[in-house]
Amino acid sequence: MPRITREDKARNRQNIVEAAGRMFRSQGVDAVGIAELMQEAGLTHGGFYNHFASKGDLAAEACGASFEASLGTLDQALEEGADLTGPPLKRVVDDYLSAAHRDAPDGGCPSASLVTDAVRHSDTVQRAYASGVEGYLTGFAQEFAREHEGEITSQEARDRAVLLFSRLVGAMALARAVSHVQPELSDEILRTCRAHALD
Amino acid sequence: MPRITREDKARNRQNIVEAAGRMFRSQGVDAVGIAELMQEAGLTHGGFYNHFASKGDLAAEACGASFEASLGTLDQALEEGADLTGPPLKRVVDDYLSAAHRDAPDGGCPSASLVTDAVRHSDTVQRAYASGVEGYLTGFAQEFAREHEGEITSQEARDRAVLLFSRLVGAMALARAVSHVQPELSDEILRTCRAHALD
DNA sequence: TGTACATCAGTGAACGCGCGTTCACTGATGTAC
DNA sequence: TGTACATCAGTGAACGCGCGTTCACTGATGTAC
Repeated sequence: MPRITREDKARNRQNIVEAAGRMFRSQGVDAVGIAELMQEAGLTHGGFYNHFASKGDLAAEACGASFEASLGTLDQALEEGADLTGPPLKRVVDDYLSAAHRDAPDGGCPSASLVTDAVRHSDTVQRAYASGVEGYLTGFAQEFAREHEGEITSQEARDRAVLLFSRLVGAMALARAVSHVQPELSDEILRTCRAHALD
Repeated sequence: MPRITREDKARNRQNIVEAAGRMFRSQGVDAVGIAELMQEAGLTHGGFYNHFASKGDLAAEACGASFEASLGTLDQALEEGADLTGPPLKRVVDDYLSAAHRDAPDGGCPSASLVTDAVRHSDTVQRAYASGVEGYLTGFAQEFAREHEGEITSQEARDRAVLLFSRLVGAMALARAVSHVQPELSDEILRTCRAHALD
């Protein structure tokens, strides 16, 4: 059946990155095997090294791609803010701290799902992670500045972004950690932070 | 040289649990091998199964023991509150969000270091983790109630505990994740949350 | 446009390594008399 | 209290498995004329 079109190869590569992005977020990088990953991408494991030099290289690229997608969704949600009722930040927080987001870490915010993974991998992975976190903080800070224009300094907006994001990531990570054995506690964490995250 | 005194066996077992508690917190459960672990405890790998049925069993016990130690330290810090200047919660938060705590995850709060690990292991591990988290929340809620006696309901105290703890865990996990590649960002997260965590 | 050849993406068997776990062995401890 | 024997914690070699990675092979694509 091989060899394949150039476009097919590009599509395959993208499928691998996307499968990795989902699987790494839901299971952690180390828990996902190359064979399993390639199967998810519709290929067999042998071809992996036609696309990436190592699993570590893929981890870095998948981390970056996951953040890019997540940040895109965030910006979109913040921009369509004016159209709907309620301040955009409130809606973003409600989405972030939803049971749906907790129960679907693949496709969700990589900051929360990879928060302890990043440090255990290469510098490239760590840089991708850190730059994604910075992206979230910048996005939130801009939105704080917009919603409180004239009322707060840009430093205050930045501080609020750091405070909010720390809470979002902590609440989501904790809610996930206890969700199977203490579902009520998991719900309580999300509910409480949803109600007061922007106080 | 074997066989060994009963007290020696008990001491060895405790050494294994303590070594595991430290190593699991700083490297993650899966990244620590039995051989490495037993060496840290001053033994060789073969004897491991004289103490534990499996690595998973040790993980659960080590998780529980780490939380017990951490919660002991927390209670102690809260109780000696009256003696020193400033409210105890403020000092606990400052300690929690210190660079020292960030740079020494072994010996630190397991909620932060194991937050994404717990879910990837057995129910026993998850229960130990969840019960540790509940311990932190209860401790913080009691202290909020004490410091604001008559001013807030016990529900409000509980809510504040959840909000505070989510922020502490999120800030510490994020600060650790970015500390090697973005040390200034890591410091900023800790500094900002230290200044405003109790607002 | 058509033809001949080189390229190279995908396949699946195989390699090598590390890890959790098992096992035969040792010899000091614990116990029974 | 002393003696003889059973127990069993620790040792380190070995097992088995899974994983990341390599490799020979295939055959359709890409290219050169």
